Amino acid sequence: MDSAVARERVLDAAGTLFYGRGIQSVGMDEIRGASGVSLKRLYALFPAKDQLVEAYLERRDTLWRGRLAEYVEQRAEPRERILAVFDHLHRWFGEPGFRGCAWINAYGELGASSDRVAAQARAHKSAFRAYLGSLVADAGLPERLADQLTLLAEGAMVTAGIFHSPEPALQAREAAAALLAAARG
Amino acid sequence: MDSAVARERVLDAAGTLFYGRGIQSVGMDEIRGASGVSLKRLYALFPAKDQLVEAYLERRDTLWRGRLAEYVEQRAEPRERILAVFDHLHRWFGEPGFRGCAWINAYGELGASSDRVAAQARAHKSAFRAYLGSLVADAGLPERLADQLTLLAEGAMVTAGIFHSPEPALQAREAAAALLAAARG
DNA sequence: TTGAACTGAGAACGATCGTTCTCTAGAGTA
DNA sequence: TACTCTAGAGAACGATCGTTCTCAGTTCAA
Repeated sequence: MDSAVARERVLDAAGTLFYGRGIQSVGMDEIRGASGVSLKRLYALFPAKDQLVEAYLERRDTLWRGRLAEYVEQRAEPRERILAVFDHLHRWFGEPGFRGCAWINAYGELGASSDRVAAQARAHKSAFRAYLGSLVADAGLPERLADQLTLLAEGAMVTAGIFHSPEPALQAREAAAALLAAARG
Repeated sequence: MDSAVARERVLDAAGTLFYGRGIQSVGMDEIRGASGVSLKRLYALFPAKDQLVEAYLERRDTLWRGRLAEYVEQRAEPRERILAVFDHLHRWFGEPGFRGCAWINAYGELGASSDRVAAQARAHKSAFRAYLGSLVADAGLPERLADQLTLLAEGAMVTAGIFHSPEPALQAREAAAALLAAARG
């Protein structure tokens, strides 16, 4: 098996397991079993669990933000693009296996004991906030609105995760629309 | 030492340690050391770590919601009382040792593996949402607003926790005020 | 064909941690 | 004083888990 393929399989397995059950409750041996990659090879690719965790969060960040942007790009009108973020959240919340935001969960689990995990959570959230900022700027709206919309989105992620319900996305979208309307002046 | 006193000391120590470092990274022996209560006694009071975790979350729920209500009660005007929730968050976020919402963190850490923890997170968040609902009803505002304000508050807690900054409370307060103004009609 | 290098399976190691057990010292009582 | 009961200190136990090691099988070059 190609080394790149093995790496991919490990990251796939780790992604599913870490996200679905939490990082600390998944052992390296379980990742070996799920990926079909031997422990020896696994440790050759990722010399320690920390590094696999880091790679998991990094890859998920790329995928997650890529999917969001891909969805938003389908809309042309600037305000529609902002609301599309919440439509995307709604779609995501309804997916089978949804269990909240991976970075919020990882931060809750390891943020206090791992600077790397805490930094990755901050980086991901900063990137999300920056993306919303760009959408808000494109719509010619005040930057302060981006912070407010970010909070709505984060609140929706947390609440949808804890209650296993997609509804918070609709509530957040409605609030976002109200804030947009108010900002219109 | 009185049994009630020992229980209190254990809960104090567990509260500080669990909140500050996460539940799984704190061992029973460390709680013994911090509380000064022997392992034997500790296990007589809480037969398993799960039960101590449960007691920790339960007690914190009482204290946390009590403090919030106490702060809000100082205001008389219904809309002021709603905004006071965000002022209270701002005060909380600025406290030394603040590390986000204990239930969001506990859910991220153990929600997937412990039904009890997941249920306690849901119960706490439901109670918070219900409290906001009562404030919104007292102000004669539509119930839907309570959901939206809840999301702002949750988003502020998450963001303040990850970035160690009290500012999200101010942003959430501003958004809340805008939503209130828009709802005024 | 032979031997060297690599690989996978899984045993082994060492640390951590939840939980229980042992032993000892002291308090209370006849 | 002698006996019993309790409680604390901390050793011990058993499970889990990250990481490394062993060994047997396989590939591949000469």
